[in-house]
Amino acid sequence: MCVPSESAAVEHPVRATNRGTREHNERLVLATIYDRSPISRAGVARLTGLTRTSVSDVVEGLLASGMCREIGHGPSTGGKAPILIEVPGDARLLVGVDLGDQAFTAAIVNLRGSILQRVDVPSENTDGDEALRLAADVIQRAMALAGGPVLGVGIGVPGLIDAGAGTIIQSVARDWRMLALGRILEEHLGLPVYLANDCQAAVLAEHVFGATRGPNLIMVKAGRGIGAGFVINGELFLGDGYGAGEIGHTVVDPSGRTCRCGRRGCLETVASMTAVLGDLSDRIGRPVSLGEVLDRHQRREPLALEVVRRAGEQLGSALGCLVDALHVRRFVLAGAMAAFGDPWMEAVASAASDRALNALAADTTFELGGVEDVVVLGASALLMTRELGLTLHPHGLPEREGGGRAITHAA
Amino acid sequence: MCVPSESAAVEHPVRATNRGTREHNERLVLATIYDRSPISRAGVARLTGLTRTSVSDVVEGLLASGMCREIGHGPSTGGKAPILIEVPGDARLLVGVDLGDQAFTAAIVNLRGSILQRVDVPSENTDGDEALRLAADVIQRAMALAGGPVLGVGIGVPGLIDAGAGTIIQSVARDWRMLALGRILEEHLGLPVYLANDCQAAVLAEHVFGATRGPNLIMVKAGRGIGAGFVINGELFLGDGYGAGEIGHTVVDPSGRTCRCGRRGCLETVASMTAVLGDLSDRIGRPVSLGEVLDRHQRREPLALEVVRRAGEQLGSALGCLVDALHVRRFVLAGAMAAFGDPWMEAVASAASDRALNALAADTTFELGGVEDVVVLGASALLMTRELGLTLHPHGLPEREGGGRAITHAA
DNA sequence: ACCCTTAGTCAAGGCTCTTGACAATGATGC
DNA sequence: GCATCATTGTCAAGAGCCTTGACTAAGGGT
Repeated sequence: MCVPSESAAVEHPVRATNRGTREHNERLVLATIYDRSPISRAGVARLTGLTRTSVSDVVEGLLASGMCREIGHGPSTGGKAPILIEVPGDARLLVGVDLGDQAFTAAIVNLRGSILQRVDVPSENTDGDEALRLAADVIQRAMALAGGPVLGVGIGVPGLIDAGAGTIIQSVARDWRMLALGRILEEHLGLPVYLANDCQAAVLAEHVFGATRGPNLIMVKAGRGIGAGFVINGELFLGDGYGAGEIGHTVVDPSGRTCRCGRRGCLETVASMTAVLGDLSDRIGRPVSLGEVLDRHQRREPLALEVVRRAGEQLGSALGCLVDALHVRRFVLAGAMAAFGDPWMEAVASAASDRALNALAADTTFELGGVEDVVVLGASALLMTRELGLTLHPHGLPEREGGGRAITHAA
Repeated sequence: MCVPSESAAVEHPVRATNRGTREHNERLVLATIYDRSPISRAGVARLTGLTRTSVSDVVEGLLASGMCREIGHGPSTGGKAPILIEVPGDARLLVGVDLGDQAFTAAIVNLRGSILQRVDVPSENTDGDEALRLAADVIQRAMALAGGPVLGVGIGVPGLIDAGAGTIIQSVARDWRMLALGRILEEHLGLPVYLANDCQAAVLAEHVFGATRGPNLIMVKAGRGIGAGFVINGELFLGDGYGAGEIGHTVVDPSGRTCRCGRRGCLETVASMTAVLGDLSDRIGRPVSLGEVLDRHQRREPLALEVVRRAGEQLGSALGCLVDALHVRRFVLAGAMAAFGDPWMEAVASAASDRALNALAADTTFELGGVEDVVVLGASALLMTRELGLTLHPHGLPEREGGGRAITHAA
């Protein structure tokens, strides 16, 4: 393999060695091929600044490990035709896991972010050791469905997660505290296991598998709760105590409703799916289900539109300060609320703009992200970046050369 | 020299080479000696994980360039006594420049963040080319006062600054737009020149010269305007378009006063020194000066305390969302408002806590920073980190070993 | 005195990138 | 059709850098 397989080996993260140089360049070459495939050795050399000799040497190892594959010749541009190389999507399989509040999901995901298999179980009334067993069971059932080499496991969990050590510091819904889930599963499975907070994982889904390039990205995941994840300078940002992104309990209205956290007027009380359900129930005078709200909104019923719009505006107002403070161009809005689509997103964007400096607001884009699988995909992305260093649009790589080239002969 | 002297040479920032390995380790050794001096070669080897051989080799170059100095022997711990090494504070001199709204300041600063010389000129009614000449003049007058080798120039400017290219994208007070100040001064002075936004520079002053360790730090500079600077994962964070930290024009009260930016209720209209002066003037019924406000507050006059407290609370409320979103433990509050001391800081801290999630708020500390020289020192720190890679408490270095050792013989 | 420990240095060795040359191969021009 | 040129991929030699293992210097402990 081209990269070490220990998961969270923290030692001296500072000294540079020849071996470190090699590993860096192996990751660079692999990431370049992954991002720009099909591409020739010479093309990689041009993009990275490495010599053709060095690239050939690295590629030899990648071919041997199956991480790369020669797929035929490209058209000549006046000389010998290049041998095109790619990273096969199924060179390794990823296990992405979402230990969500309502369900545990484990999925087999390929290197391009496609879900190949999935296993779901409801988790709402499970906690403690029983929940731990259930999680392990879901993961193993998914792995049994993988038809190829599994690289490892990535897991997203709501709560405070020490992503470095792979430890759950606290996850309220499961009553887990200081649970070294990463270490436990690594011993159990014999594979590297990475953990992160669910929203922190989610932002990686977009950063790693997303369509556009950029070193900075903010993911806001709004469902029953609200949280965010940050990619800053191309890296997942965790904060000093792993709590970065916990925006759901910022007080936006000190005289508002009491939140499950005990305070009043948290963002979750006005902008989450729980808030939308509550608001609509109040207006109608009877409890409404998630399906009914989505349905009414889908039919553009004024009351539903109004409730959703207000929730979006509250979220947008809260995000306004982040627009100004961080000047991150790209916000992705995901989670259950994203099912409300453009009306919701536009309410968020417009309220955020109203709060932010004009020049910065004009520079900021809001996009809709996934409703369902962002955590599963993000957990896979976490595994893939940590273990292989892979990402589309690697940070620092020059922009794409002239248009892509067609493949003349498939191998 | 141990490091290249080009200022903002952006090329292929990705490929690893043997030369890059060497440069990395040179910076690592230098930073270790700077942070832990006096220290022996063997001590550096222990801290960095490098071999004694490699450290000796690197130190040889550092001694030759004058970046390090042998200062005598330390006490033996059971074997040969170590030769202690330090980075002399005046091994190189830094020129730190603050092109502020009221004054241009250029100072000669040593590697420990002490201001040795300074030149100030008022700048309030200067703009365009005249302001450019004035800036160059101030810098040259300061350099004439330096009694040693000048490493280069670091500059902090209010406005939108492309810190990579050294270009002022826009600085309203000077009517500068797309001014390549860095390039111009580099050609003029024959020295490397680094630029950053004033608040972005200020946060580096604390990060580089400050007393405590930590990869993340937020500096809030509140004076006539309000801005912030972020150090994230040990790096200055600029945002996608260099505007990170522009929190002064986030709307906190949509029905508030009209701001100089044209909107209503910006943070600056309620929490800046301008706001304090305005509030107190309104309450008293006549204009008051900065000196008078400080004086009244110093005497703990209730009206002044009340006005300052409210300003602090507004700032704190606005910072609450950052406490939650980023989970950065350390906030430093600097600028003219810091002259109000603890009453102001406590108002900020308490309001921020009221807005933030309890667990995260309890984890966050607010400190008072400098009133006057943060930009000058930060600009020096920018130069020093970019050019030499120096910082106290280098990111990733293990905690300090047992207590420091006394020097037995000075060289 | 003798032994042990630590600091600093040296020579040999291994790993990695680079240089320069070369063969293979296809486009282009005559 | 043939010569020329450009590009790709590879090879051997070389240089840079870190590491290994050994050695000298120098100080403490018994």
